[in-house]
Amino acid sequence: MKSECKICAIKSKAASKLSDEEIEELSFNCALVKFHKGDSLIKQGTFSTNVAYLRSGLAKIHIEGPYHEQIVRIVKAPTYLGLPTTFGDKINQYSVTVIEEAEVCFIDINAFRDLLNSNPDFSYEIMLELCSNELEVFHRCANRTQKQIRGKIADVILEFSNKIYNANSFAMPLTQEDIGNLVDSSRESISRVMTEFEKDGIIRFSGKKIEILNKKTLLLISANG
Amino acid sequence: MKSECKICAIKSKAASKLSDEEIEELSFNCALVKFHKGDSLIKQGTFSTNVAYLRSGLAKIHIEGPYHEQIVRIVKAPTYLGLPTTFGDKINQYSVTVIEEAEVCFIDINAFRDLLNSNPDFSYEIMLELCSNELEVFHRCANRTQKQIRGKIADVILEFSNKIYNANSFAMPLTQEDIGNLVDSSRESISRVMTEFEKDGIIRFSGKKIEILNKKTLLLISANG
DNA sequence: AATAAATTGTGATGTACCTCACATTTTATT
DNA sequence: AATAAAATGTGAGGTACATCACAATTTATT
Repeated sequence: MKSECKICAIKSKAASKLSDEEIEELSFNCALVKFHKGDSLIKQGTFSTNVAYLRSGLAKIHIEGPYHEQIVRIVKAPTYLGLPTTFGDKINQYSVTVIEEAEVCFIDINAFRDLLNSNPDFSYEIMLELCSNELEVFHRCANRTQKQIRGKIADVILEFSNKIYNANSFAMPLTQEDIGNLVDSSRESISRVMTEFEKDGIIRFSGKKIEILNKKTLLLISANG
Repeated sequence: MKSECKICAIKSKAASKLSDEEIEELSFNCALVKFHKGDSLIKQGTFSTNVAYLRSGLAKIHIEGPYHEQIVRIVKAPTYLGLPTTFGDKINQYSVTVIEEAEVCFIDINAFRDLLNSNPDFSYEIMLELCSNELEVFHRCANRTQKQIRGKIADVILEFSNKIYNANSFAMPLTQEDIGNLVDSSRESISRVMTEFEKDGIIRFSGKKIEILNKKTLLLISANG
C-alpha cells in the first residue's frame, strides 16, 4: 500500500471509516498529484471519471456565470471534489482551481462507487459532507445578496481568518478581482473598502498580507451590512 | 402496510430501490400529513428527529437572511426535505413552507438512517439528490447575483413554466414579495417589470394567473441580463 | 537587474434599483 | 355582503455601487 494513503485515512473523516483492505484497494486506484497556484483541478464542461480528493492546500470552486466567473466556495483540505460528476452525467459542472499549493488524489469513479456501496459508514460521511456543503452555499448566498459591500468583505476576511488560517494575520491567496467574484462586486469597490478599513484602523494590509487589528468592529460590520 | 407507501415507492426514485419489507418497515415509522398553502413544514432553528418526504405539492425552502427572508429553492414533489438535519445536529437549518397543497410523510430519522445503512442503492439515490441540489443552488446563485431584474424575473417565469408546471399558462403560487425574496429584489421592482413584460406583449397576467405569450423573447431576456 | 505583465489605487460620472408614499385592487374573515 | 387584511401598481427621489480611465505599484519572466 502506498504510505500516503494511510495518512489520508487518518486525516479524512470519511476515509477513517475505511478498513485496511479498502484503503489498500483504493491505493491502487488513485494517483497523487501536486498542483501549483493557478492550476486547474477540475474544469467545468469537461468529461471526468475521477473524484478528486484534496489532500492538502486550498482551492476555489467556481462556475461560469452569465457575465463573469463566480466563485461559489473556497475549499480547504481535506475534502472531496467533483462528487456531482460522479453521481451525474460525468460532465464537470464546476471548475476547481488551486489557490494555494495542493496535493490531490484522483480516485477512479468506480473504485469510489464500490466503496460507497460496500461501506455504509463511509457513504454516511460523504452524505454529511454534501449536506454541509449545501448549507454553506445557502448561507453564503444569503449573505452575498443581502449585505452591502463592507459587510461582504468583512465576511471574507473573517472567513479566512477563522475558518481557513486560524490566525489574525495571513496572506490572502485571492486577488481583489477574485474577492469581487466571490462576493459579487467590482474589483475597484473591493480596493476602496479595503483602504477604508485600513483608514478606520480595522485592518492593516500590504500586498497579499492582511492583519486584523480590530476583529470586534469587523464582526459588527459583518452583522450590520 | 399502508397503501400510500406502495404508491410512494413507485413515484420516488430513491424509494423505488426499497424492498417490500423495507417499505413495510418504513410504513410503520412514517405518518402522512396534509398541509395547506402557507403552512410550515420545517421551521429553521427548531429541533427535529424526522425527515420530511414531500409526497405531493410544492414548497419553498427559505432561510432567515441578515435583513429579510431569502428563498433559496422551490421544491416540487417528490423530494426529501430536511436531510441536513438528519445528518447534522438535529436543528433545522432552513425553513420549508408549503406554497401549494401538499402531502408530507414524516419519517423517523432512525428508520431513515437504517435504510441508508442497509440499502446502498437507496443511499446512492439520496446522494444523487443531494448533489443535484447543490448544483442547482450554485447556478441559482450565479444567476441571482449577476443578472439584472428583467433577466431574473424571466428566469423565474421560465422555471415555473418549464420545470414545475410544464405549461405556458399557470397560477403563480408566489406573491411578488416572494419572488423578490427569491431573486433578491424589491417587491416594487417585480411589479414594475411584470407590467413592463405585459406592455411588451411577452406575458399576460391578472391576479395569480400568468400566461407566456412570447417564450422566445423571455429566453432572450433571461440570457442577456 | 531589467522588462513585461498583472494587480491595485483613486477620481469622475452614470445608472439600476431601492425606498418611501399612497392609491388601488385582490383575497381573506366575520 | 360587509369589512378587514394582503397584495399590487406607480410616481418621485435618493444612493450604493458599477463602469471608465489612467496612474502607481507589485509580482512574474527573461
